[in-house]
Amino acid sequence: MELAVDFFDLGRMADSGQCFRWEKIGENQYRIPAFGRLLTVAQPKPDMIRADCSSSEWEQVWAPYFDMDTDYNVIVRDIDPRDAYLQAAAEASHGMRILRQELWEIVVSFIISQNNNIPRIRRIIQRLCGAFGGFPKAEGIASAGEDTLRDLGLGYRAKYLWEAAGRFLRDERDKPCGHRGYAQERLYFQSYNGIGAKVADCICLFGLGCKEAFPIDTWIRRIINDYYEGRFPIERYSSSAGVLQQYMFYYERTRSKGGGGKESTG
DNA sequence: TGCCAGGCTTCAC
DNA sequence: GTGAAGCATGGC
Repeated sequence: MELAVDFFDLGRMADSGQCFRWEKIGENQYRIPAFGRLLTVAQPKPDMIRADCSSSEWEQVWAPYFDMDTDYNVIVRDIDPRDAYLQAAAEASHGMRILRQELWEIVVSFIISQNNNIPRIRRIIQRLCGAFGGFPKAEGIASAGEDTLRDLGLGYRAKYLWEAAGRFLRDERDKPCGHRGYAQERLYFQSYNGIGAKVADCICLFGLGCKEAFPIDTWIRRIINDYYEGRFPIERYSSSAGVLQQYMFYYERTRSKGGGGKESTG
């Protein structure tokens, strides 16, 4: 099917560091696994995409995945006009949406992400998927054991992920996530061994759709020090701070690479 | 070849 | 509460 889109840029979302399993299969063309499905999607023009799914599947699965209900133009319009850095970051990130991915996949991905780089995060997740025949469920990781994970190259994170799987299984059966509000969800995930403030914020932002979550990693910390005198005005952007954080992260990374993004090939 | 990576835990103070 | 060391591994 063909679809008219606004504020939608596949290439930028692929390189945004929020998803690690998109596979680039051509110019502006990707295979996207999510929720046990696989979408092949191309964007031949900025305002049009072509996807190999029915319109009802798009409405039920992929429109929510791409967060199509959120008007990102409004978020960008509300940026402080005097904040030149943020304006530039938003312009460079035009079309990037916060994907609403499966919670468990985000928990796994961002436990792996700690003190790690994006290409290696991708490779580790790829190996996990290979070993488990698709993205591993919590049950699979829990029963596989810590040593299996270490053999797949997780290093010291193997223990964290294995423990998280068991904990997540029990807790989701008992009191599932997504109903407690940002502050409580963040505290909950921080209580996992191996999940701190930053990863908990990524889980809230990318896995639970809490756009007020504002993950501070090494890049964001550097940006805040260099451009905001050590303090970003997060309160000004309460409900969309996470989106802007993503724009700063993307902008700074692409700038430091000299504009040549070459990480998009899965 | 070191430095660094979408950090966290632990321990000292 | 803040700060520094140690952690596994490999990308660049």
